[in-house]
Amino acid sequence: MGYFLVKSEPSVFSIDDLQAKDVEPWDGVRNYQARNIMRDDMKVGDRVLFYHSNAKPPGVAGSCVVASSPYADATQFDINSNYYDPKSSLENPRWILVDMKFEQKFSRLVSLQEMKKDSFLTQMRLLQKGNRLSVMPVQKEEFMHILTLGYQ
DNA sequence: GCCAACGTTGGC
DNA sequence: GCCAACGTTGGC
Repeated sequence: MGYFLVKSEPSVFSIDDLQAKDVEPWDGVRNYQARNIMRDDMKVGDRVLFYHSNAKPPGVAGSCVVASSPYADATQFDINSNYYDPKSSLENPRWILVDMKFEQKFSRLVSLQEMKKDSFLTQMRLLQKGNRLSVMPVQKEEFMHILTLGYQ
């Protein structure tokens, strides 16, 4: 089983929005590294931390589960979408996603500030300087530690 | 609002 | 292939 973290701006799509939808395509990712992780590494049932970026405060708000195999992001073909990509084509789609299914909202936010101070989490990719990836793997031990913090 | 740290684009 | 210009991310 794989463990991951995805970022979303809560003003755009929050953990509460995912809870309301239950299952949602993780669309709008327009970074090749992030796409490759969804396409190549994520499997149905893998567990994912839901991180609120550009939030006050930023931090992990809950968890979700990979709920589909990879498939083409429909927004790349939608001329009215912010995520429209004129260089993509139906025959050879550039952007690939998976569905995410809501699992749980934490009883409290595990803030970025708190994670930075946590000696168990110093290796986390999320916490490395300058990291902007919106989809990334996390270690199982890190994942479980953050879950524990989220339910304190 | 600022700006560091990227990633992408396009001229050459 | 290089790299300057530009755009984006995301914490602060």
